[in-house]
Amino acid sequence: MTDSNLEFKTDPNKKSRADSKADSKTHSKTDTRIQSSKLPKKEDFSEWYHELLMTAEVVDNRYPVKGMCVWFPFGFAIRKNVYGIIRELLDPDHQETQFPLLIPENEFMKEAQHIKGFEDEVYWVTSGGTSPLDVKLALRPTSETAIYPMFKLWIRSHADLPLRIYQIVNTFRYETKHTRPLIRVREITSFKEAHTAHATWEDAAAQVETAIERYSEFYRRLAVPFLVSRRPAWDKFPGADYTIALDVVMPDGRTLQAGTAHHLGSTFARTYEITYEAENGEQKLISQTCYGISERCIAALVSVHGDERGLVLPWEVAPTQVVIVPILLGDKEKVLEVSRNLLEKLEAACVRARLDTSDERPGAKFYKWEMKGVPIRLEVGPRDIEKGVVTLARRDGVKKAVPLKDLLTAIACEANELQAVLYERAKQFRDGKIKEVTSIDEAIEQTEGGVALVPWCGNEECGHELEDRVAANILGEPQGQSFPEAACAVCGRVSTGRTYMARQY
RNA sequence: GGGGUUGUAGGGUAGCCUGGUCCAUCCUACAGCGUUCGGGACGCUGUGACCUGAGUUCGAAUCUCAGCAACCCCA
Repeated sequence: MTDSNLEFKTDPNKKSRADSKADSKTHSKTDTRIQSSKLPKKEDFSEWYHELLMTAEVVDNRYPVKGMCVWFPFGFAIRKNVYGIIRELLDPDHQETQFPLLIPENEFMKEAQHIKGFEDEVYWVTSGGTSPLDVKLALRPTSETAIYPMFKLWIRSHADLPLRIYQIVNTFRYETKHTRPLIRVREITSFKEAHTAHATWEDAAAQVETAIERYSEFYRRLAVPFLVSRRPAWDKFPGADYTIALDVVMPDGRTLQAGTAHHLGSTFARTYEITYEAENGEQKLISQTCYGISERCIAALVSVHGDERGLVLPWEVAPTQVVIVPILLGDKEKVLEVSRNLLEKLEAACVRARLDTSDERPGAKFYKWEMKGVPIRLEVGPRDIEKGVVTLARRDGVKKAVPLKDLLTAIACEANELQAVLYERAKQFRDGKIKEVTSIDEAIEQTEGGVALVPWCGNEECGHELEDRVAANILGEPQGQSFPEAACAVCGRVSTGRTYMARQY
């Protein structure tokens, strides 16, 4: 749509049909390229991202309140499938629950560190109808202060521990910075927050590890590679002992925090007086963790895999996994019959399939379903039927003829391969965006379009200086890796410490 | 936090500088009918817009102010 000029220039309307046909044969490659570039180049990430969300019908940002979007039904179907994976990963040892949206001011204001982190971002409900409220009510920016007073009531003895719950809810933050659909929003519509209570600090630490493992598995299933790092002290969750975060490298090299896990120690337990009776009869404070993922995971999914033709969705989360496009030539009834049988067969095998019998030309349908990220397209035409095959086209461009009788196996196989290709491609991109540097100047250059791995002694003053001079954020110490000794980019002190630095969303 | 740009049919735009020519241009989308269908078909007929409010003016899409919203850049 943005390229209407281009399209206009190459518009075949003005030619006779015979001419345009001949023309399309001769210049088919060029034409396809020009006509298909509906979206801006992915290099213009911001523009591409916004248009993709609209054109592919993920979210509609025309809702007239700043920072609040509407999920299109199609986008919501993606969300449903993605969150289905989270539920599947948490359900074995977590219980899903739901707490109220409103938090009374007195509960919200109890934990000083926590308030400090959120007070500027809280929406307040101050009246009910025309009467002012005696106790103001906060719209949860996150639910610690709603949940923990209840934990106090629920947890009595060591037998109640560990307690692991989660909820998927909306939360509100009055963001003052520039809002972006799915990335920086004032209503987080899909905040999956888990809260756990444990007998000891060590148990809670182990739970943080587990959480990171689950999140890693989650992103692996979305074929989205990430970085894991331990946030610096000044950037941890307000009230936490420490924070481990997952960051996804976006196409422009900036990073998106796409998951966090916090060790809360006994900070909240102390504030909310959450104790349990130990086996020896002693009353002890619990240790807690919380960890969250929001719709930013959809932003990451869409951004990492998408291309100029639209979404590219992994098999598992695609609302439509297979689309059948009938090529209505010759014996149309026969083509339709074969297509319908195919659809039944796929549905019987629990594939989310659909048959596109709309009145568009096949080419138009191809583009449409590519925009929607459908992993596999099947073309059924007279030529295929004659040979007893269907033409299978994968969203990454692979196209082949598959015998009808082997179809289900072939589809399963192609779906797996697509997953592997997406992951590998994304991993290579991510790795290409990370570079080890030794100096501040190098870090400045690297963070212009990527992630820098910088030697850092770990000292907080050096950290702030790094952030100031590089004009990028410290993501923190990479987890699960060790490094040789190197001189801190600021003070020159030798240590094995490293930190990722990047410009963050 | 600071700076900038912008708001015209569902989407993208022309018109704005220099007020009247505009019951607003073009592309796309959408609806109906017909012909079509192996990578964005065509014909005909239709549908649909000046962000909100105040102001200046004989007259505002156009100028001024405020609000709301969107986008970009910097910290």
